[in-house]
Amino acid sequence: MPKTKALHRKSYHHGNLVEVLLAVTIEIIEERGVEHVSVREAAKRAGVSPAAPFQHFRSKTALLTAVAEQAMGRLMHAYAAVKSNADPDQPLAVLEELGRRYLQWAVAHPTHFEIINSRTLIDFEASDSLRTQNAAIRQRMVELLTEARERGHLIEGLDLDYVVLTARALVYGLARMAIDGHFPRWHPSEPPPQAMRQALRLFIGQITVSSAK
Amino acid sequence: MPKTKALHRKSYHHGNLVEVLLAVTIEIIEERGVEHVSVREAAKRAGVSPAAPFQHFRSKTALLTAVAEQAMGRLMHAYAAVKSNADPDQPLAVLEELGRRYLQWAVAHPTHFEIINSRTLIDFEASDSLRTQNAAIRQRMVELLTEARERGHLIEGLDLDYVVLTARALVYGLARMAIDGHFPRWHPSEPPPQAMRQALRLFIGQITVSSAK
DNA sequence: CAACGATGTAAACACTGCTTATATAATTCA
DNA sequence: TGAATTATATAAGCAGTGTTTACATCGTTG
Repeated sequence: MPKTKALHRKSYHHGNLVEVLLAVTIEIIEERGVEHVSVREAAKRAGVSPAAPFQHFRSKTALLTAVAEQAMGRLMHAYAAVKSNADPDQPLAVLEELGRRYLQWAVAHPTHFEIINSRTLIDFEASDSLRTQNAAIRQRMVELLTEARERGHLIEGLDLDYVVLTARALVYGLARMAIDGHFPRWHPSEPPPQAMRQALRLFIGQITVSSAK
Repeated sequence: MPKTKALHRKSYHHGNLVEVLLAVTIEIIEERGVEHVSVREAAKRAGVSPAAPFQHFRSKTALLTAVAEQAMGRLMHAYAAVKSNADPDQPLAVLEELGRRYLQWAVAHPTHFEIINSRTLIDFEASDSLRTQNAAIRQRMVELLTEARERGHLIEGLDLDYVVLTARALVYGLARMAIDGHFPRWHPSEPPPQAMRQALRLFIGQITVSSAK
């Protein structure tokens, strides 16, 4: 049983290089964008030689993938709070709230959004964590829609797979457009702007039977 | 009045370096992805020194922006054929056809789609051509929706700006998901797969008054 | 305390975008 | 036509990148 590692700097060994590397990498991304990350710069900020990061990450891609995993974890955490905030008897309202949260989170942390959804900077398929958490989100949506159908809130004749697909595409597209500056300026800590809410509202409203609420 | 430039190779001057650079850049993108483009490689393929491209493009970004302009031109060309293919008395059908064409084009030429929509590899704002053509597409959508409203095809209470936004976000998201491999494999020369068509259909159907068609 | 594995370094290789000074060809003008 | 100018290419080099290799140092454990 190894003793607890003390964080004594100034020693030859860093102590917690991995965590620090992830932190400074996010720092770089937030300062200069994902595409300007270099492992040399990360190493420098961690106070370590250019080759040191390669002891812990096989490649730059591996480093960025680890950052993505951490970001995805935070998204899941933000999601966990949704259920307590919406009426569980209105699954479609929960679904809408889910979409709003995603948009708010994506625009408040475009850095994390970008890296999670990148298939060129990270190796999504190689990460069990990313794949399973992504599948969990989809599963959650299917469950909400299924419950809505059982309660008679959903109009008939819908293929749930297509609905999920449309919802995801819509929200993803909205997030991208927001980040790329297609919306009037507003502070990201506020709820998503009217336009995005309306687009979501439009979609949810259209799959809801008119009698339900 | 300069004489017509003959394409005699083997001379010191290349003759039509600009066009050839655009061509080989697209070649590289299609072979190894947008992010692996290097102007040195492009220069090599054009049979020219590494510094030569900088006589015609101030930076790598400028080169890629020129590629994007060319790609956007092709998209507009593909769009031009839509009107002849759909019933002008059914503007919403035309809009849907527009969406289908965009999806088909995007997935058949992911390279072009990617570079047109990138705000990191190219300088979108600096290109008059890109901005005006992008605005033209939006304008076309607004016109179609306005005509649909005048004909009574559109349900009431819709803000056209939001509808356009939703439509664009949806189509963009679908294209991205398709390119990122969220759909079962199919050959890009075929029409978009069932899932994408259904998502589009769902959206268009939901903004159409039930009496129309 | 000797051995060892984990973790760091230094140095180098093959790339990259881009700049500067220079050479050559094509075009314009006297 | 011949000279001057302009357009277009080159060579050489700077600073920065991802990654590998050989070696140094430390913490832990037999």
